[in-house]
Amino acid sequence: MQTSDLLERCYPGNRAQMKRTILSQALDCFNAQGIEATTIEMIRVACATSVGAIYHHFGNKEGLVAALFFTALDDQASLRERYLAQASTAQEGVYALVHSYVDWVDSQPEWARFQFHARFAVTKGPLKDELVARNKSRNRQLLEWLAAPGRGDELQRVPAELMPSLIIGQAESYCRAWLSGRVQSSPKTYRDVLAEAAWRSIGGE
Amino acid sequence: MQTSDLLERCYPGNRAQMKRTILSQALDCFNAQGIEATTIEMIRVACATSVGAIYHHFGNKEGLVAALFFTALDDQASLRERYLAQASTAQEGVYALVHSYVDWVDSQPEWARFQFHARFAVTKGPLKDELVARNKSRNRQLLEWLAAPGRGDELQRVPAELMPSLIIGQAESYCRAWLSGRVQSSPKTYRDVLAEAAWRSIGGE
DNA sequence: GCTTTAACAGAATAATGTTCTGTTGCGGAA
DNA sequence: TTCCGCAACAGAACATTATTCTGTTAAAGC
Repeated sequence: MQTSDLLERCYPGNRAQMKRTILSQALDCFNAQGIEATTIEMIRVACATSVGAIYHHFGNKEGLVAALFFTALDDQASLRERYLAQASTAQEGVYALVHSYVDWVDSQPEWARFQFHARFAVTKGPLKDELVARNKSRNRQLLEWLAAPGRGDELQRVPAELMPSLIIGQAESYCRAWLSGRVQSSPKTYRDVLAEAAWRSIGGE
Repeated sequence: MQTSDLLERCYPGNRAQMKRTILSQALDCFNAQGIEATTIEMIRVACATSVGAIYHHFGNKEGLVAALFFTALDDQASLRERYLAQASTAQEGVYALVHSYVDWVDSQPEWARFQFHARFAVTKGPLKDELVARNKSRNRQLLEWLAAPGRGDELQRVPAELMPSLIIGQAESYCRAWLSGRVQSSPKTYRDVLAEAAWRSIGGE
């Protein structure tokens, strides 16, 4: 799946063509120069449009960042749910979480890179409430899934608030290192190593 | 150790008093409002000084951010080295890394919070080279330490470029969650759980 | 005591984000 | 089809904020 497909799915129709163009070009600019360093003027030139168009669609620079961020979050979540639907045991669930995370970063590196950079900007912005709500919802879902009857009886010893970090912390760290060029191999290379490490760390088997 | 002590150690002397004040107040502003949202004017008011003084000491806003960031990095590294000096076996080394990380975040939460927020700003800035150099140096040191004769013979199976993420990824993730208020308990509460999880995940024992 | 230079002040300037007024053209209702 | 309403866009005007520049003060070195 490419960036254009992702945008076409989230913002469909002919009338939203410029909106998609702006999102796409802004993503490139933000990743190339950093969010703070890219000016509205740069994005305007890259899209061959006007500042009015940009502000019409997104309100302000922060709104543009937020739109990109939540688009990435949604796409990532949809892949996670697809993977999780296939899993039945607790171990398969943990593997699904790690695998979906790693595979998404590998397939959408530009979106993933931006997601890392934009998280803190969104945390301080007016949509911070929506972000914490999504995080809590995701964690709650995850814990409920693992606590379902027949699953997870073997991992009651690890505190619930620690669980999400234990499962995806390592994968997240390696993906960050890869996206910033500190390591060579794509995280997908290590998807099973990372999944096994996560499973061992929470005391599985 | 408090913030003021940390600054006194890094920027000593009477002549640097205003410099320390600026750093301290800027840290508070950046954490309260976010880096992009805090203006030079806010910092100037908080310090009861002039913009000239701020630009004299730090060149520009980005320089101020970088100074804070590297100060935090140095302090964190010094604690890590102290912990690591006490360790002899590979397991003790892994524990030292996790413990030093967790304990530093617990003792300097404001600096840790800022470090997370500022990393990407520095990554794109003119000091990015120094940052990647430090990261590489740190990882190399770490891998050499673990590969030293008598240590780490049992964990040759995990790829070297994966090792740092496997060791501190989970602790980092939980610290981030704590600093952003997503979880209640201080990471110090789980310092041993996190160290054991890291050790298990790399296949120790 | 004199010189040099870092520390500071604050007005002036430049860069950049945002608003505002207007124009165009598509899409649906009569 | 024709007309109306509104979303899509353009670009000048405006506001905010980062940065520079010139001048002043006071501490350190000789």
